[in-house]
Amino acid sequence: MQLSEKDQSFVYHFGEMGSKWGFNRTVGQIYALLVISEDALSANDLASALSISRGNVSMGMKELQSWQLVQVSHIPGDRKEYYSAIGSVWDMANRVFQERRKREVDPTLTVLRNLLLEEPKSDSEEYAQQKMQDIHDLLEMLTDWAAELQSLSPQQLGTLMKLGAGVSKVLSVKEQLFNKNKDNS
Amino acid sequence: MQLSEKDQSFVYHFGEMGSKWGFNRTVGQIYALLVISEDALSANDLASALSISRGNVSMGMKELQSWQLVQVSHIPGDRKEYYSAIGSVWDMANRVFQERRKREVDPTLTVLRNLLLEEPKSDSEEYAQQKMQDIHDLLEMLTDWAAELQSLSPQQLGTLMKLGAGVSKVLSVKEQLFNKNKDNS
DNA sequence: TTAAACTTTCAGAAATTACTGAAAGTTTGT
DNA sequence: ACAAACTTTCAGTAATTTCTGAAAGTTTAA
Repeated sequence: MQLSEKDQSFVYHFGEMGSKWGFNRTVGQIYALLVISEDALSANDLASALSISRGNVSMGMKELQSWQLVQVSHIPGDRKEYYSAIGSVWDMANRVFQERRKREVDPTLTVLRNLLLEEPKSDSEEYAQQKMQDIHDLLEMLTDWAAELQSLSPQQLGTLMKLGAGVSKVLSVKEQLFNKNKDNS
Repeated sequence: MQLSEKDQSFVYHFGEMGSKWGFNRTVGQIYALLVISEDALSANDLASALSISRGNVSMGMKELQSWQLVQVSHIPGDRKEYYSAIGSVWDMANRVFQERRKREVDPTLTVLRNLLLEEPKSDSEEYAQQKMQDIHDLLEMLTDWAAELQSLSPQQLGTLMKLGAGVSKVLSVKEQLFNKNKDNS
């Protein structure tokens, strides 16, 4: 398989970027190629298009499957497996966020919670502990909120984001609402 | 310098995590140590506490300075430079987000914009281009929104996040507001 | 049961990234 | 101008990560 120049730019760039988003260059390239390919591709297609070994493709697909980013399908009369990217671009972003949270943030929260169980024994430990608490609280808030956002429909999310500068305006509205409710209760 | 067991857990764990957040293990450890140290530390303090070479500390500090995460200070009568972490945990998170956006998302947007300038020449190019467009739009929306959030005060941000499940409720209120305004104009 | 057509695994090699420590550079005081 | 007290740089080395390709494993069909 031969890539067009445009596809190559895209695929190579996402290889570089992919490595910053939690998987390595090759895995990034495989995924990029699957995303822009209308038809599902076989492992051999991927290996030849990207000039990498068959074994490397196999390992890459395993990784992408663990991120739940790809789908396997079959063509009748053909024994090969065919791969394609799963879902919309939104779905993809959600998956990546979720997976990164699970792999990076959750273990940190666990470590922090354990450290925070012990009482500080000196002023400097007190200071350190306070910082750990701050980081814990921040991470917890961010993950809770991210989960919240993921429960919204893409439609709602779109509305929320397009709101842009309006967020603070809406916040003040919320404030009024909240107070009104308080009076009522 | 000798680290307490608790500090060690924290520092080592953040070494591992730091490497997922854009800098390497050692840089992560240096930063973690600075965050939980009430007093500023010299390069030698850092080298001995983490058992790394003096040269490595120097390179690490350069990196942290490029992220604008640390501050240099001096003690009268002492020629050494003393380092400390800058700002609150919120500030730190902001810096990291901002810097990662600049290093990872912005270059991707540039590449995508260039690729999107050309007209697709076939159906499969059409499909690929549409995917690139979707990714572009998503990234642009996310970065615009992130910038928006960063312009809010920590106070407002806190309110927004604590809102949690309430976000969708607020959204519908916003909808009503918006419609009312439309009627008025 | 054999073989063809595939996929997966994994030991060793290649590529990349990080680290050390000696040398060079800088600043300050005398 | 010199030297002491520091910091930075960078060539070479060490550690880590990624990749290859041959061998082992799996599935299907006859």
